[in-house]
Amino acid sequence: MPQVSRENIDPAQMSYLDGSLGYALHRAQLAVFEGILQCFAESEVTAAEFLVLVVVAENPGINQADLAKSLEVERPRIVPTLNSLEKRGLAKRTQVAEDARVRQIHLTKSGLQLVKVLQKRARDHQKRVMARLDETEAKVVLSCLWKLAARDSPAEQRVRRNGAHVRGV
Amino acid sequence: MPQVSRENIDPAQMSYLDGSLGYALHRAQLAVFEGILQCFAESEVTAAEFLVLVVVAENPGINQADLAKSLEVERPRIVPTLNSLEKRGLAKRTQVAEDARVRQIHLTKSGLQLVKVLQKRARDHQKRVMARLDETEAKVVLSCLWKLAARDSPAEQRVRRNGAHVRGV
DNA sequence: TATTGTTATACTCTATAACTATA
DNA sequence: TATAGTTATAGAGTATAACAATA
Repeated sequence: MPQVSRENIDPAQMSYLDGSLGYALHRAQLAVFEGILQCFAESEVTAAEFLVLVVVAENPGINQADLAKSLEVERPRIVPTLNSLEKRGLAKRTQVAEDARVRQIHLTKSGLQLVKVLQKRARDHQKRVMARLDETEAKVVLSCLWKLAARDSPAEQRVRRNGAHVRGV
Repeated sequence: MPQVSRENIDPAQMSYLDGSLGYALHRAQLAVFEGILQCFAESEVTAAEFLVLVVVAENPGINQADLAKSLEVERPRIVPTLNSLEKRGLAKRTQVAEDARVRQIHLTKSGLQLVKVLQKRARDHQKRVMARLDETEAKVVLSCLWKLAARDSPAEQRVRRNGAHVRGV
């Protein structure tokens, strides 16, 4: 078997970036997101919309401030997302008697139905890409990522407390 | 020791997202990028500029098409980046006699000097965040990420061929 | 005064199409 | 006809500041 030189394949030497954690994270995220969004394509659901659907499904009646906090985005960020979900009949905002400022968010029947389908597709996709990893890698990758995500984020605190990665895929 | 309930700490239940590879990648990338860019802050270098500096440093004389290809971005993407680097005297484009269409890119003295400093800062930062991982995790995280980045990218092909991750931090 | 939801705005990142000048 | 570099443009994603209503 003839040895194929790199220069015939790659347009450039990339030895620094090949060892760069930040660049590897960037590229991995691009690839994995592209795959997930392809799974969602026919439903016309964006990443932000999926995140909101998932959190509201697990926390029915959550208000927008807590929703933003849990996803660690700014409050204005979720307004257009919620508008879009509401317009499509997937979620609804309701006023609450005790405090006229807050809106409780719930998924509709079809919102609940959709989020179940999308979660299954995302889980299946995750299983597919995780199959590229060997046993050790698959076992540690999620805990790795949450440790790197640190910044004392709620999610990392949760993983440290509960070992969420053992839930696996 | 009293058991602290999650609800007192987190604004929402996040069990699905805690097990989501895509979300973990997203959050890890945000945190790691934020850290790296803080290391670069005083130099006013963006992520895109750093990538170009690094690739040109390793591939002096590369043209813009190959540079874009190696970073897997579209050709127009690097034009403003190169303009910025050139304006600051960090890189320069030169015409080549054999083909009047192509521009060869080189770093200037101060560009070379800067990229060395930034690479050291990025490597130090990487060492710091990798210190949160245990031994096994640190050993496999880069190979994990490049496998997930797959899509038959040049970088993943390189890692598969050369095992670039053993270069470690 | 502080908080919830909202609007307006701007900045970054990225892709596409089309142009120019060469080949 | 194809390629290198460029321009113009548009669309995501995100953050900030400020506002109205309410507490």
